[in-house]
Amino acid sequence: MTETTKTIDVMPEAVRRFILHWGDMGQNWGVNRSIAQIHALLYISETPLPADVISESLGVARSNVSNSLKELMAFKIVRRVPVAGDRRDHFTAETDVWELARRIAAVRKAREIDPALETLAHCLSDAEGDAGVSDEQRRRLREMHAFTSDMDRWYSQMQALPVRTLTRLVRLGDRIVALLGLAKS
Amino acid sequence: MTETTKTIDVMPEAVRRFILHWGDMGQNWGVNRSIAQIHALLYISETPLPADVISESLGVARSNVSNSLKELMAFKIVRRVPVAGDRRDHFTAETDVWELARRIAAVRKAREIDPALETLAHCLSDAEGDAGVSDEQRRRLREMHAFTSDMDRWYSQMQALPVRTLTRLVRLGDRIVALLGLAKS
DNA sequence: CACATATTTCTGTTATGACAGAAACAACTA
DNA sequence: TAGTTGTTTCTGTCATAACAGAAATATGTG
Repeated sequence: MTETTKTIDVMPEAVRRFILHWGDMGQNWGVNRSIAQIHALLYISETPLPADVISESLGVARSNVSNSLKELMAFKIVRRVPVAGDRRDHFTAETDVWELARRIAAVRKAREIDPALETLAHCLSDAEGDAGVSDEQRRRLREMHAFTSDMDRWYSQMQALPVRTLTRLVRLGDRIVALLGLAKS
Repeated sequence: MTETTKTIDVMPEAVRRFILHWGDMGQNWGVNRSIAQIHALLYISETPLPADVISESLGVARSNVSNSLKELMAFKIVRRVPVAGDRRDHFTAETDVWELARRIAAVRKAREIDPALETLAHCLSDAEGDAGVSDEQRRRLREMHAFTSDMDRWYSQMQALPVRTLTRLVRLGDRIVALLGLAKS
């Protein structure tokens, strides 16, 4: 490929803007611009793309693309696919947004909730045997631990539901409360 | 206060460890150590503390404490309280963990979902009028927008429920599916 | 095996965020 | 008003993360 055909240049303005904005939004989500842009490009692309095309399209270094793809694959929202007649690996993104969200949630839980739960369990067991800790302080540690444990279980269970069910639950929104008769009592 | 009575030193080991670990865990949550430690200290402290005591207790600069408290107050999980006979502002943390989670979720929604929704709506309206965007691409943008919109609504509605109800919903976990008869169909 | 091509790891640079300490700015009291 | 105490803003330093480009390492193919 001698002449650099920048994919992003031949894309319609609306798509180009999507990729750029998605990259910016990544900041709010704790992912860096490169990763977010690459994900956006693969999400909107109708065909799998090889790493060097991604690199040229977005103007990021080849090595950066490699590392970013690795991370996206760790999130399980991008996967490697073979393309007939091309030795290069091609990559494609998950296009089901609910599945996407679930995968991201799984990683978030692993990063944010699991370590917290472990740490709190440890603090708690220390506190139980420590006369220097007041009853109120012990109570607070216990509450924090119980809450984290609740969230841990809830995430796991929601995670395990089929996307179809999850969609319905979310779409029900607060009507769920009336349906369950939880409002009173 | 000539002699530096470091609060954290007179605290039992279990409590000290909680504060330190909470500070580390903050990294996973996207908050810096100072803020997380200060929050932990206030959460576990049975009495409101003034800024300089916090500063000495944790060994962080007074200015840092000031800024961190400002941010914690922006999250609405720490508040200023007056203490009789002391001119200094004292600070105390929300001790209801569910309320705490709700406040944090509100800020997260404002930072992560609201801007995304706005951006996607914009991209979408661009795409609708752009013949260069394929039907499939338009569909993907629409799906992403619809999903974000669903999450936006869901967050808002859950946010508005009383803590009591929220607790029950979470504790129900996936049993909710059976209760609603959502499993089949 | 030689040679091409694809991918990952390494290294140095740059940009960003966290933070301390100083300075500026209240608000109160004698 | 001068002095005291508490709070915020400013400035410079340091640590970390993002990133490009080069080097090293596969994985082919003739």
